[in-house]
Amino acid sequence: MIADRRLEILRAIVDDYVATNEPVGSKVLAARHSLGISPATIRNEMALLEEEGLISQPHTSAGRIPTDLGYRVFVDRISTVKPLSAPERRAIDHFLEGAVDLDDVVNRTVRLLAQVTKQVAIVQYPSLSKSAVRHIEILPLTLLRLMIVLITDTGRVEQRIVELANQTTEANVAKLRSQLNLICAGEKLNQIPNTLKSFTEKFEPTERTNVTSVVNVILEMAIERSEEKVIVSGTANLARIPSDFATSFHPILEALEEQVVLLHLLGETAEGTKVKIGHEQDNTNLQLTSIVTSGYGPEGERVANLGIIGPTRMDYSGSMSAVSAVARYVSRFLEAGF
Amino acid sequence: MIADRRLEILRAIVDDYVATNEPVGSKVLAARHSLGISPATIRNEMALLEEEGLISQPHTSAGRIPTDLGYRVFVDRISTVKPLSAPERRAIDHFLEGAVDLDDVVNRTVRLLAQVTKQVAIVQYPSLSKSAVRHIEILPLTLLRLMIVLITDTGRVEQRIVELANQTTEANVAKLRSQLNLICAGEKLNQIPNTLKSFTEKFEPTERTNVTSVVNVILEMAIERSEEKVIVSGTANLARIPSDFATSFHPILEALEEQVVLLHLLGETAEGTKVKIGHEQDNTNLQLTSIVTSGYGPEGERVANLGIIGPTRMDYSGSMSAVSAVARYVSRFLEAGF
DNA sequence: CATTGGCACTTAACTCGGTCGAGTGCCAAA
DNA sequence: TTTGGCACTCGACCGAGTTAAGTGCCAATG
Repeated sequence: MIADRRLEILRAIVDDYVATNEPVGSKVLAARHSLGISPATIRNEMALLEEEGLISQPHTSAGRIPTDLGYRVFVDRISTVKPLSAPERRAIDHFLEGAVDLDDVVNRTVRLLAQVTKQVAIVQYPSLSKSAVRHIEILPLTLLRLMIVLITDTGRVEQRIVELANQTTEANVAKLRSQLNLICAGEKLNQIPNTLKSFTEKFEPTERTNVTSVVNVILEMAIERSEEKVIVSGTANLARIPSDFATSFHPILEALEEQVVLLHLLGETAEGTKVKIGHEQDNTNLQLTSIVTSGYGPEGERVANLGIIGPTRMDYSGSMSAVSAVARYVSRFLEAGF
Repeated sequence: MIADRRLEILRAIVDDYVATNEPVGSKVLAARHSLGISPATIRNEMALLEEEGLISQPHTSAGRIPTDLGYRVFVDRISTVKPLSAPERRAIDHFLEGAVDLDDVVNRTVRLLAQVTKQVAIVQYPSLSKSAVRHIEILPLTLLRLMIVLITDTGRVEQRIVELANQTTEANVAKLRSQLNLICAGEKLNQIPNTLKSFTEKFEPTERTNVTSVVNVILEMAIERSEEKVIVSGTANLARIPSDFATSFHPILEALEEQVVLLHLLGETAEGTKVKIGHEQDNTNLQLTSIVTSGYGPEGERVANLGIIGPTRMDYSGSMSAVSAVARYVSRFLEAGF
């Protein structure tokens, strides 16, 4: 069990280091915070903190900086919820007013998050597999070509073209459409393969080839492709403090361009706000960064994640407050439906 | 009129500088290229080139580097079309095989372009105003809520929700849908306001409120919102050669996040491949960069632009070849329709 | 008269030694 | 247990000197 005073010193170190980006020594620490103890005492405590692996010195004659583990302890045991500033509050309370479709919502959200936290923001589209079919539309474009539009209850709209082997008629299309909707509407997307298993059998052999094509495309939409989708904003914020990443921009930018990496980063969708610090996540390109995420979506069934990513040396309290406030607001907005 | 030999020297300077990123002096120039003249002569010519503003020295005791104007002359008068390498050719000839919808096409294109040129790639979605309506679909979600889906001949699909003041019926929706399609199908989107001008008048007063809501939303989709849309890939490439931008990442990344800036950058859609070098474009954040763009879309009616953006010190021949090859291929693909 | 080799000059980049200062660990005293 | 004192460490900074690349100019040359 770590003594309270030692934690207090850790907090002071984290605060100062986050603010100044410079290793913090015992003297300035005593001066800046009124801890009521002398630099010498602080030095003793620091030695212990270092022994526990919570802080380290870049070189012998420098001050201390928190380690990843130090930040972890800070986040878990010390940091308090920092109330957002009035303008931030206000921005978050209104940024979705007048949003026009899901794209719009996601775009506004990612922008806002980047702006408020001054970090790189990531927002995942509502997961397809957790959404349900609201409607399937089939439009004949030509006699041999249909467009399938899939609309989910989370507002996502996916479309796909399908080429037919045989000509079809408006009547056939209408029939197919109503049958499909009858069966699929309300079904979760990951149930669709099941639902459609013996669907083709209901049709005349002559129609089957076409119906099969359509069904296959729908299955593809439901399962295979781009199941998840992520957008990023605020990469410019990475460059704000050149000192932080200096050397290694390239790998970070690279990671941010890989959907797969980002999805992995966001992790499983779950309640609450989570923090991953430095080495705690396994992408070697990102071990100088921390990630703060939160699930969002209707109460009890979070459909996706959003979050921010920044240097391990970040304002965790502020970021966590912002992320969870935004997640809460988006959830409410989606719940109200649109 | 500039002597041929002097141009030859300019070419050599540009080539060397692009390759090494170091100011090039008379001696290495004579050594590396077999120009058949001595360093002293080269020095004389260089002095003239500098007088003409095509090259400059970072400081007195350094070699020369091309100015923006120098690159301009290089591009206009010297550079030859550099044939793409076999693997590049192959990549470009197949990257759209199996593309599944417009999003897919645009995404694959921007990725490929970034990969081939090793620069930041930008692709604009086919301009809405230059597209024509293929189909307008109206789906009743609830009794008071419709989803309008607008599909263009360029493959773009936009959707929007509309809230109704009065309850409606399936029959009314069907009627509205067919009327709308009758009038709008085939119309260019920027003509839609005109086309729909007196559309509401055909309806019973009781229906008018609802019809007006729907029409308004369609007008919004056609004109107001996100008329143009752009996506970017390969920002990581900016960081590849740290020396180039060293100081000024921030402003460039910032510019790349602004749709408006990017659209302005791509400029008017037109035939052929265009190059803008450094100060030739007016965004102060980007005056260390050059942009290579090309229109794409069906022959004779280019519907959008694509291009790359990189340091002024770039391989212009290669970039231009790649950009125009990709544009050609995408155009052909879109023309084949899908 | 264009070209060339030679030469004096300029200047950024690099190296090296010395100094400075922030910070530490340890120890003895309170 | 805390504290002041002290010797020690080590990166950051500074200034001088050296090096190397490159230039401009000029006189000689074919």
